[in-house]
This record gives sequence, structure tokens and C-alpha cells, in this order.
Amino acid sequence: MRQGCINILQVCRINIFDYFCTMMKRRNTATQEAVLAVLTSKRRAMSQDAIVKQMDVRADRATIYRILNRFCEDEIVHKIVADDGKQYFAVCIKCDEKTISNNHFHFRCTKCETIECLPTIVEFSAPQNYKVQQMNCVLVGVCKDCD
Amino acid sequence: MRQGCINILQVCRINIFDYFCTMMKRRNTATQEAVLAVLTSKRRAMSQDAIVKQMDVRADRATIYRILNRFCEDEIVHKIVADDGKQYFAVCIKCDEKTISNNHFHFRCTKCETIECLPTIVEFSAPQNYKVQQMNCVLVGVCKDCD
DNA sequence: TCATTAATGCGACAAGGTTGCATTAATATA
DNA sequence: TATATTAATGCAACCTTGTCGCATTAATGA
Repeated sequence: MRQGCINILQVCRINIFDYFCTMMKRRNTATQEAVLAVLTSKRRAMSQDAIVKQMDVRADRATIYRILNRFCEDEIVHKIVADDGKQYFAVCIKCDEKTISNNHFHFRCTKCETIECLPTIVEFSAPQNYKVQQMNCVLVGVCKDCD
Repeated sequence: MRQGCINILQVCRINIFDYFCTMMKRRNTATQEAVLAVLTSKRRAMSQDAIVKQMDVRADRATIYRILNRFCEDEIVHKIVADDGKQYFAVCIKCDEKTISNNHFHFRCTKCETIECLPTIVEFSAPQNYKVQQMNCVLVGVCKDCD
């Protein structure tokens, strides 16, 4: 399932999670639905503990991590490791098969402690004979809401 | 002590560590000297355990971290958090007071497991009213030596 | 309705990093 | 050179983040 699809689904008012379950042959569970609901509503990259705090269903830490990693495998979520060493997860847009899912900048606000996916694509020029397969770029500072 | 100075010192064959001790009013200890020696000789960003392995002097884990963080405060070393969540430290060049010490890309090679400071400066354009104070940009892939 | 097995909860664990505190030793001063 | 000061160190304990094994639960297909 391409992530660009998610936006189309939202516009068409199709339940993303149901669609995801059918497409990826995943079971429809309350916990998974809750995790995805939080991520899609917040539209930010969130850490496991931040996600749990926003959830109405209680669930084990290991379970949340398993769900998030599953979402990453299925490519409906991508993972960022911030400069605090923690993993953050975000539902993000990616329509082109060829692009790296993490090809944009992220912004971590030190005041509100959230991470945002910026629309800016990372332009890099690696030296000759270097093969770039992934990237993890985080800008750190204060976002417009906290300034 | 500005980091650009380090290169000048090397050219002039002045002992960097002695200079550092006088300038920053730090005590001259074998452990600190060893850590800096490893970092300057390898010219890569290294993790605490990688540094220890290369050292001829034995030292406690906590001590190494304290030394590295002190070097960061004194701005002769900068810290990168890679996508594996670990901290890496590198002696790097920075001549301009105004630039962010981490303003360049880093490359983590998944084969030789090292992190290199690339000469490429990160060009970013944060949205309006976002204040960027730090950055942490890591490209991941295979370096020229491992290809 | 039942069988299959994906998903979960629990507990244990590992790695990475930090902190408190007593001890050691580098430096400044007499 | 001897002494006082205190930065630097070692050790142990601790915290946080993330993972894994295994028994149990429950979603799905037949």
C-alpha cells in the first residue's frame, strides 16, 4: 500500500484502517486501530510513549512497538531516530515507488517535544561511489507554535 | 577554542591536547589525551565502545562519556546520533563562529559500521518562524571502500 | 462452530547512557 | 619541594528505550 493512497482514502472517506487490514492481510484489532488513529490525527512523528498517552485503549509497550514496526514494514508509517536517540513514527506521504520514504527533513521542537515532517526534500550530493539507501535528517529548534 | 584551529595546530606541529588543556583550563590526563588521540587519528565519528577498543589506556565507560561530553562543551568535538540511536563523536572543522557545528552531512556505512563527516553542508529551508538551532543529518548506505 | 494462527500481555533481558559518591591525582600556591 | 584545592576518575547503581520468548487470547476463514 503506497502512502500517497492514504490521503486519497481520507478524501473519499474510506476507513483507512479497514482498507489497510484487507490490503496487507492484517487482523482488525482495537489496539492497531487506536495507534493508527493517533498517528493520523496528530500528523506528527510520535514516540511510543507519546502515542500511548493519546490512546483510549490500553496496551502493552511491546505490543505498541510490534504494531509500529509492522506499520513500517507495510510502509504506511516511517521511522525517524531523533537526536535524543529515540524512535519516532509518522504516517507520511510517499507516492513514488522510487523515492526513499524518509527523504524529507524532520523538525524536532525542543519546547513542545514533537517532531514534524517538513515538506522540504533533502538535497544531498554524496561523494562518488557512495550508495545512499536511507537517510535520517532532523533539524532541531523551536517551531512556530512555540515561539 | 575554534575547531578550525586544530588543523592549523597540526600543520604547525603543536600538540593539540596541550594547547587544549591550557586554553580550556582542563587538566592534562592520560585518558583524555588517549581519547582525543583516537578521534584525531581515525578522523571518523566513533561511538564510545569503538573509541575504547582503540585506546591503549584503560578507562571506565562513564569516564569516557564524561570526557566526550566535555569535549563537546569545549567545542573541539561534535556529537551525532545515528539512526541506530547511538551517539557518535567526531573532531571536526568549524571556523566560523556563526555556523552550527553539525552543519554537514554524515554518512553511516552499514558494512564497515563507521560514520564519516562528509564535506557537504546541509542546505535547508525551514518554514517561516521556525528557529533551527541544531541539526543531525545522517545518510545511510555503503561507502566507497566497502562497495 | 471450529481450527488456525496472528496479535497480545507479561516478564525478562540487553544496550546505551547518566548520576552519586568516594578516591585519586593534576595543578597552583606557599 | 611540600601542601591544599578541586578536577578527573572508578565503581556501582540506576534509568530509559527497545527487543524477545512464550503462553494466552481472539480475529479470521472454512
